[in-house]
Formats: sequence, C-alpha cells, structure tokens
Amino acid sequence: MPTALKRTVDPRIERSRQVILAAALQELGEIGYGGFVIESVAARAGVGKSTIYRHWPDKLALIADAFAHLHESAPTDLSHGTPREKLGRILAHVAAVLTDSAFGACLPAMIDAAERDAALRDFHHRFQAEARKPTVALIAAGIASGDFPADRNPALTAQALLGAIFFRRLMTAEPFAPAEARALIDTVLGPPPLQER
Amino acid sequence: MPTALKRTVDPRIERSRQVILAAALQELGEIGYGGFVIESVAARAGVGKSTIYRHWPDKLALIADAFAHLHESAPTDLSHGTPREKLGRILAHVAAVLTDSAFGACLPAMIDAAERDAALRDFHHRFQAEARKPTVALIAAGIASGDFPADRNPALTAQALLGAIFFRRLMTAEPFAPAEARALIDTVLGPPPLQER
DNA sequence: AAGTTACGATACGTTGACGTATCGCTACGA
DNA sequence: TCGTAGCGATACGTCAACGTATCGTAACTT
Repeated sequence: MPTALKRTVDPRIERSRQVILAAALQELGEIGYGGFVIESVAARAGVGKSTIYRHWPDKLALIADAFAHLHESAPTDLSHGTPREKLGRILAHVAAVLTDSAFGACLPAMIDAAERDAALRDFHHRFQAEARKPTVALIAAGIASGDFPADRNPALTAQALLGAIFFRRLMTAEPFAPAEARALIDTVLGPPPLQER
Repeated sequence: MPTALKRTVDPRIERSRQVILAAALQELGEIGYGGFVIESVAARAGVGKSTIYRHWPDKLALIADAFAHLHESAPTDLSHGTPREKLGRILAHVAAVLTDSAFGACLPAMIDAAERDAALRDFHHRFQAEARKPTVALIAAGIASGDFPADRNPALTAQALLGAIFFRRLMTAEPFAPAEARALIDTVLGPPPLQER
C-alpha cells in the first residue's frame, strides 16, 4: 500500500518525459505549431506513441509543456564591469540565444502559438516580461550612476535594444551577431565618454 | 478567334480572385499558416472550393499570393515638418498598421510561414527590407541636417525604432500605441532641442 | 524471486482535409 | 439571342493524423 508520496519514482518515467520533451522542441523548431505531429515526436524520441499519451492527455498539453521547459538559460554574468559592459554582455547573449539555441529555433513557433491559444499567449507574455527585467533594471541603474543619459525611459530603451535584435531575427535575412552589441548600444545610448575607450 | 490579348476579361474572374484573396487573408490572420484550410477560405468567401482550384494550383500558391497582396499600404505623408516630426508620423503609422490592419493580423502567420518555406521567407525579407528604406533614408537625412545626433548608425537606429514597435506587438501584451512614437524617438535619439518644444 | 508497471509495437476507428471530377445553372460577350 | 465559360454544389478517392485499445516484453521495486 503506497503512502501519500511515493518514495521513489520509476526512472523510466522521468527518462521518457525528458526525451519526449526534447523531441517535441525539435519538432516545434522545424515544423512549427500548426504542423506539429505527435507521431513524428514519437519517432524522433525513439518512443512509442502510446508512451506520449501515457504522459500527456493530448497534443496541446505536450506543446505547452515543451514551451515551459524551453526557458532555462544560463543567466549572464553581471558581477563586474561598467554598466555599458554589462549591457553589452546581456545583448550579446540575447543575440546568441536567438541564433543558436532551441529557444531561437522555436521563437517563430511560439509567436504563432501565442497568437492562436490564449493560455500559451499568456505564458509567452509573462515569461518575456520576466526575462526583460534585468535589462530594464540595469539600464535604470546605468542612468542613476550617470553612465547613461539621464533623459531616457528605461523600459522603452530596453525594448529598443532588444527589439532591434528580435527584429533582425524575425524580419530580416541577417540575424544580429553578438559582436554588434556594442555598436547597437552606441547607436541607441550614444557613444561612451572618451576616457572609457 | 481571340487576338493575342483578350480585349475584355470576364468580370466574374477578377471578382472571384479578390473575394478569395480577402478571405485567405482573414484565414491567415485567424488560423495561421499551419492550420490554413482551403475549404474554410471557400466558405468565408462564399465561393465553391472548385473556384479556388480553378485559380490557384494548390494551397501554397494561394497563401503566397495572399501575402503578396497584403502589402499595399498608404505611404506616410512626408511632405512637411521637421525630420523628427516626419519620423514620428512614420512610426505612428507603423504602430497603427501592426495593431489595426490585415498586415498586423497576419504578421505572426507570416513569421511562421517564412520559417517553413524558403520562397515565402525570401519574399518576406525582401519586402521588409524595401519597407524600411524610407525610414533609414529619413534618419540619414536628419543626421545630415543636424536634427539628429551625428554619431548614429542610420540602419541600426531604424531597426531599434521599428524593432521596439514590432517587439511590443509580438512579445508583450501591450502593443505599441501610435501616441508613444514621440517618446520612443526621444528615448532613442535623445530629446529635441529646447527651441523645438 | 515475484509481482507490478512502464514500455514499444501495432492495429483500429474516426475525422478532416487535400485535390479531382462531374454537372446543371447562369452571367457574360458577341 | 445564342454559345461559351465561369460558377456553386456535390460526390469522390486518398491519405494523414488523432486518440484509443490490446498485448507481450522487459525493467523496476520490494
């Protein structure tokens, strides 16, 4: 007779979940939200279709879970450097994520999914708002310390900086390279004082 | 015996094409690229499915044609005002288009479609590059005339300004309002000289 | 060692969409 | 006014994907 909480979990369960979620993210990146097919996920994961339905009630639940598990990125190191340098590292990191990671691959699918399903939209907006916070805070701190011009709106500035990077990923053929971060900052916030160069 | 060019075209043909393309854009806005269904388009348009296949060979051709016909917007009036004012009108127009028009409704579907199909991607990027040109030119002119700071990269500046607006549409729950255009410009390019206020 | 349970394989019924074909009807052009 | 051709309706065959059910196997727990 099991107690309220099982003491150990069958490792097959966790293993199946992980390999299926990873395959689902691949599928979302390559096929997208609209064409997402459970049987392809099973094939990718090397798993029977029944195993997927054993863990998720239907397709949408799997997609939602996959998106939720997408958002685990190493935070940028903000322990040292001028505000300008820290901001540069953040933006370079964002640029790298958008071009290299599973998140970048799934971004168009997420945007599409957010437009079609209210729950996914809510999650998407909530997560993005959370992800922006360090950038906004850093800009505000840079303004307070005199490193950035005093007459800027931190939230709008963050949206302009991040927006440029997302814009390049989604609307142009040349995604933003991490090395361009400095130039972007200089163009939006003005060049640094001479003694910093 | 018809000459090389028919002198008149049966008006039923043109009428069918227009009503079907309009319905296809509605479908793309509401359902998206992945779930796009020809029979729904026919129902929306009040047209037989056979009429659609009479004019387009398959689904993808109709989608591509619909996207191509999406891009007809009234150009912003740039005949008067300071560079700052003109830029404000452009950005306010972009913001309005992204929230109100068929283009704005279809944007997520276009981004998704561009990720899945090479021809649509190419078209998407090409069109967007074309659409950005007036903004970049205006910023460059404003720099040349001394209205904007001299040390800015016009292309990057344009991407930051437009990027902020697109970012708000795609990644947040609060789309960019046309009235915010001034604040955005002030935040990216710095506030105007006092005599202009 | 024994019992349990998650697993993969596979078959199944159902649905929905694709794209084709046929056929009267009627708007159009001459 | 007459022939043509675009039209809507509808039926059709095909296929792909959904989600369910069954079953023998093998991994895990105790």
